[in-house]
Amino acid sequence: MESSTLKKIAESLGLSISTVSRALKNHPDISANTRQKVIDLAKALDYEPNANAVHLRTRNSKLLGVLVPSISNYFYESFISSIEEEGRKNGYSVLILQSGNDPEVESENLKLFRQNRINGLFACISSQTKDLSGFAKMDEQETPVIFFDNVPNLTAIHSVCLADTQAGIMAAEIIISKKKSHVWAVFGDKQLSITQKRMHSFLETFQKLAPAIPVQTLFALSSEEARNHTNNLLLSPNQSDTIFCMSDEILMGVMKSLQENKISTPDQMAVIAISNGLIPKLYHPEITYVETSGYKLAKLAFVNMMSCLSEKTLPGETILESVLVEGGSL
Amino acid sequence: MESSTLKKIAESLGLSISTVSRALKNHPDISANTRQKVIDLAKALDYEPNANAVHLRTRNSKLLGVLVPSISNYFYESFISSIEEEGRKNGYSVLILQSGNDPEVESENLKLFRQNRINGLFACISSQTKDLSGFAKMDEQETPVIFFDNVPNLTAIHSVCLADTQAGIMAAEIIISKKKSHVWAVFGDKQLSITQKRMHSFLETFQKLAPAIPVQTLFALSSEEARNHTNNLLLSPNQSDTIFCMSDEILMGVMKSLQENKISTPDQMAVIAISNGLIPKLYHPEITYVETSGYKLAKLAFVNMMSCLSEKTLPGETILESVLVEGGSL
DNA sequence: TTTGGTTCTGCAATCGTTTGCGGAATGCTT
DNA sequence: AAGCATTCCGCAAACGATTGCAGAACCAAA
Repeated sequence: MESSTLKKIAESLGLSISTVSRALKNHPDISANTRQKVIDLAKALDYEPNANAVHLRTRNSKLLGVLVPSISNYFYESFISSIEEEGRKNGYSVLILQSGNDPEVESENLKLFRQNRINGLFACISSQTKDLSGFAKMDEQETPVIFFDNVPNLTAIHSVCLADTQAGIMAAEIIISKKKSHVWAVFGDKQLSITQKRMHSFLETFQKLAPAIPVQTLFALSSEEARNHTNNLLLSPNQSDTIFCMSDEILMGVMKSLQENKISTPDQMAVIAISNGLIPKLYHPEITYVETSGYKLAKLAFVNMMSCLSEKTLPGETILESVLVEGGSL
Repeated sequence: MESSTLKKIAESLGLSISTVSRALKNHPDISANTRQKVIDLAKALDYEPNANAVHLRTRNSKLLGVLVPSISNYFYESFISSIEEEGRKNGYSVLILQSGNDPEVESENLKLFRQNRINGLFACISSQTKDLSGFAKMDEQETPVIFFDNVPNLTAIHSVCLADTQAGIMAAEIIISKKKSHVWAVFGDKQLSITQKRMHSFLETFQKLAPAIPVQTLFALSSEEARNHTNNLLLSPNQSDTIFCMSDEILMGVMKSLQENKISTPDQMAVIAISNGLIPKLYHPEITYVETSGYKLAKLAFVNMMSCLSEKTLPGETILESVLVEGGSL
């Protein structure tokens, strides 16, 4: 069965389309009598307004876009989940597109967003992205873009970020306060803004507060790589009593290695991470971590989006404070 | 800047809208000369067709819906991710809505899908869902629905499922083949079709093949509950040498308990799970599991959707074979 | 000059809504 | 009976695209 339209309802009731339309939205011009008849028939016919027609006519898609490198990642996932939730409460649908860290796909996705005339976009750019013209076009169309997590190196944009700098400092401080003597610090992709911020503040804190503690930094692009690095380190001459993991992915690899080598936490090796919260709770003792909540970040991003859309304010850069969650691994 | 339209291009070129439209889609009626002029200007103006207008006119939204209880779940996530990927390749966008296991929200979501005139829907119903009328309406509008994972108890629907029955059998068989003597089997929500299938086949296999092995079944609605159950069991008089976990969530709780109690795997306790694959690889030794790949399931679902849309065939029920992935936990 | 065939372009209807404006009908005052 | 509000409703344009059909312009052949 073809879906019903205002026209059909109007015809079977001998009314005009406009009257039907108004009746359905409680316009005061329409008598209670007529209104009721219209409502009844609409219900009987399962009338559902055609969103495309409405959006076209009102020039408002009631659609929000989310651009992420990948959906399958606990952090993005919780971010998206939260945006979808808030969006629905506020009458928005959410279109999610993933770039797979491929700038080509990313710009194709932006095109799709533009074609769908989304009202606003939440974007975490891929680590490879150099060309920001796609985002500039969104701006020209007056579509607010709120960057999150990995953000381009520009001022004059809206962004919500975890307090990466603070998180790095926090992690360093607690390691120092526990009188640890040697640290291995494992970071992710150097290209990412978050890596840079976390690493810089982490190392700087050590230099300032405890220059005597040797910190050995290394980089891993995947869980597997982190695991291998750790395995190698454990065989090397200069041992350590603490490992810092910049992300969940790295934490997974490091823990795998520790388990394989039967190294117990925290007595043989202390572990601390920056994490979204799921993974650290899988181990016993639970891993101590500085929290980076995609969920909370999304709430913040959403509030900012709403205020962009109502043109009340220009949020600029917002930062979500970090929280230390103590497990027993340090 | 307002986005440009066919009309604007037509006016500045002194052409009609139809000519511009045709030029942009390489219609043979348009001369190479005119076509080039149009294309150039369109590019200069960053013309992007208004998807709403196109969809309205062509009566085709090029939109696919995905309905899940929650996005933040590794299984759904990988399913969605895969659908989005395939969708984009085929010119479809994907609208994702989560029900939070609330039938009210679920039916609101279905309404949204209908209003957006999606071309097809992938749905995993919530465990609470009793009223299927929302789905029936989709049917009336000739929108194919492909159920996955937790599916309603009906024939005459399209569905793609993991081979739950087979997975249960497989897990049981391998436990038996390893000469285990006592099994604890932890299942999830009894309401879910997958729980029922997995449990039934698991228990039946033991009855048939090894009635002498005592199998103690228990149920946990969350990871935390699974952990508590396991803790209690470990204190109880009737001990076991094997634990079967019906899902990742349960596995997480069980492993937590084993770690807390310093029970080593597989010597003190063998562990086997049905899983999507991420969690089992976090431990050492890695957990042996029967694979339930959201990724593969989605590929299958997508193919079925395409064939529904082209009305070639009526896929009915499709089942994805299980695979045993051996870790070292059994 | 007429006929016929190409090649190119425009008219106008249509998809399903929303909404400003004007007009008919009714009742109530004087 | 005339004047004037109210109350209720419909006309028609607009949103931005697609597409069947017809018509203009041109050249070549008869």
